[in-house]
Amino acid sequence: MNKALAVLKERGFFKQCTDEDLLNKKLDEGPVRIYVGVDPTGPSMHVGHMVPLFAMHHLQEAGHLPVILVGGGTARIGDPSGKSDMRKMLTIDQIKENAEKLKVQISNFIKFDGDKAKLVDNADWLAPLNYIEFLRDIGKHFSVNRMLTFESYKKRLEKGLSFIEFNYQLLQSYDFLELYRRENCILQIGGDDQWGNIVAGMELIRRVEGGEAIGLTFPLVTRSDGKKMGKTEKGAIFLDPEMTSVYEFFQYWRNVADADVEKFLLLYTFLPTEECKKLGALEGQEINKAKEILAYELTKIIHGEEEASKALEGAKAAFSAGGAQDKSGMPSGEIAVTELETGVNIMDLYVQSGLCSSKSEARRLVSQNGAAINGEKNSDVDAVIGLDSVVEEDGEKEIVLKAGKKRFFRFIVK
RNA sequence: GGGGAGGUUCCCGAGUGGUCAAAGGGGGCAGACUGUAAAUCUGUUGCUUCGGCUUCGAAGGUUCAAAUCCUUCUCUCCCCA
Repeated sequence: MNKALAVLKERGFFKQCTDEDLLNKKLDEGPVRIYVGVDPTGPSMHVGHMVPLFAMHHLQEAGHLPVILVGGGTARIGDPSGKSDMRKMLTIDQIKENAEKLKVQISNFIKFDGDKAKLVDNADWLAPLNYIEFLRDIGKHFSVNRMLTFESYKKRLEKGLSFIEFNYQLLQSYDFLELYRRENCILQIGGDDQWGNIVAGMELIRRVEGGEAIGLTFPLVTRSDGKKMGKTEKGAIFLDPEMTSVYEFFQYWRNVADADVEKFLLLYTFLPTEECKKLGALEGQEINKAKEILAYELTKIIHGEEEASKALEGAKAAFSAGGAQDKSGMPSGEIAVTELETGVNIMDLYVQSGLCSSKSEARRLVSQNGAAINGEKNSDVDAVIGLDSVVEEDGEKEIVLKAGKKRFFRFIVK
């Protein structure tokens, strides 16, 4: 088996392929241009979008040539695959802005120096399309009967599917065709929800150009507890540090279920396969090491080594009982000395820190014994926090709030 | 265009004049147990200056009193054209 393909399989990136033998052959023959699409429907990718990019990373390592398509055109429509509701329509400006941000994030996975990889925007060819011509040249190759048999459309038929979304498949197929023509892309990869779209693209290439293209999909990543990947109560975990703080990002991975550790190490880090397996096999208390490594490695990829170390140290400082560690990675904010001189009610302090979003919530937290100031539980809702609660460490005056077991906030006294 | 069914708190979903800040479940949060795990058990789950205040698609109206009744609007789904 081709080495690159073997790596993908080993690491859990293989779900199905339209023609595995052909893929093997092509990958062996030399660098293959590979297409993967990312839609700029949000200002940041979230962790659910990472799989195809990690796969692409491994393929690039093996010498192949990624073509990353930012769907500036298709984002204007919305892909119904796997969605139960119609997507919000975005303005063109929003899409452009999103696309710019995505490009930065993509470069964490893919090296763009030289001509090792390409970034293209399908708005370049989709926007100027002429409707009549498109229908004549492309639309004629699609059978509505056939499209309706696709699982993704079938599901939506029960809920309602707008015509605009129904066309998504044609556009994505056309993208594949364009990239086949322009860049000689013969392989498209994507999540398994893209299977139908990918296959449709291949067929279009065959019909229009007589060309032979291949599709490869990855399993949709699930968590062992059945929850959605990368979703928390507060929403998705984003790659943009403005939207999900590095510390929070780190903690998400630090807290994955035991059963997911190995899978995630393989999918979401660049560590060698054997090492991932070794770490994933750890048991009991020991597996926490593996989780720490997972969190650190992935944070490093997305946010850089420095930020990853900070998050790691911040977490250690928060969770390990003793010793003065570097707390700079912990979420923090400032508080004025004057405020403390007067004294601040404990609930107000929690609201101010952002650990609680309302006073009622803070009241609940405190009265349920979930609040701790500098490590000491405090369940008195009338408690007033003043200067006597300030502790000094490493020359910095601070108050560390804790909410529940895992959430911390550090007030730096100014 | 015609007809029908609907829109309830984070989600699902009960509620058809006062006892409704609204059953039940899910999810969340907190506590116990632990390994910053899972499972389990317990409590809690609109906001609040703790006087009250705002919520049941939107706006009006009836009533001492409305999520519940009336009017208009709006959105969603289904059937027919």
